[in-house]
Amino acid sequence: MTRQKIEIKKIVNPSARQVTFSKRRRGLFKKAQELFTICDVEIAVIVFSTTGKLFEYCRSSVKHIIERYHSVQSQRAYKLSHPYLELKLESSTYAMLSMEMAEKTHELRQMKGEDLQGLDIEQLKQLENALQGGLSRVLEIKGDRLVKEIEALTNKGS
Amino acid sequence: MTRQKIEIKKIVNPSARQVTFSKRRRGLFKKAQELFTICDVEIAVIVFSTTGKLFEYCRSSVKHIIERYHSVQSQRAYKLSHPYLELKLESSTYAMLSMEMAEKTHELRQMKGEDLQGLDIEQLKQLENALQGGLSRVLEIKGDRLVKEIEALTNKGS
DNA sequence: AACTATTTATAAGA
DNA sequence: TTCTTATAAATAGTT
Repeated sequence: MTRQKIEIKKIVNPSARQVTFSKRRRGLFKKAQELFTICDVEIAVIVFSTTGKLFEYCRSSVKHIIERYHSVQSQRAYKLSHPYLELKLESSTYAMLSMEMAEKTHELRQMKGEDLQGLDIEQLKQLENALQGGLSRVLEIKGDRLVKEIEALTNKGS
Repeated sequence: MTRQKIEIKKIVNPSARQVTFSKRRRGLFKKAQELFTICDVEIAVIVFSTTGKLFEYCRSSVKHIIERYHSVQSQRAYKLSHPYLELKLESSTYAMLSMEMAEKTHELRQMKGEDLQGLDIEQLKQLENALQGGLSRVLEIKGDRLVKEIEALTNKGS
């Protein structure tokens, strides 16, 4: 597409393909992100690379989207050929779990510094404290690990 | 992006949003198609519009991708925290949601500094980075809020 | 739906 | 992997 126009066909050289995959995957996820934001849609992009590694971009949880997808498919199947299929899935428990899930996802996003606009000073302070707490604990454990590694090396050396 | 740069935020006007959705959906699917062809990946893009309509682009069948996705997720959940969970639950969407829930809960606990014993140095570093990122974002927002409060007070006073 | 002025994505190179 | 940059591709606003 640039410097030189390329033909849309498989890149045979594995390392060149990897580089292009990395670039284009980013581009694709960015476009997905923009579509999500601008058009207010639910979206999931799932990619398995040649090496079998999973990459995903999703808004509103891949599971939710997949669930809706299944639902649409079963309705299609229902209309097409299985008029007697029961659709009564464990809806109420499922719905509750979904809500819980949404809450957890949101909390997690906030801990990662996203979706903060709605919070007031007090909530921000609480979040800050939680993060500080988590961080000091992580640093503590990391310190222990490093000490142990050094000890192990020292023992070997002596 | 053209004629004039736009801000990436929700388009409020429904018909304008519909037009943009249609254009960008095509663009996204085309990019997905190119990625599929050039990099030889398996890919699924699933979009639900605001009106609940399903659009999908997929190579190697969405079903296959979703199956692989489920498999990866349950392996993750299995490794992370639920060694005794039976994988036969995979078939039930409820069970899958439960597993995702467990995963999120665990991730959240780790961000709060709990359940860190099983992590290696690399994982601890990643966690540290995530926490640092979240923290700086929170501090940034908190700073903004404080500045606004002071401005509000100053305006009142004058 | 089409058109285009611009912005964005990206292939090749460093 | 990351950055740079020349160019191809996508698209916002217009018709």
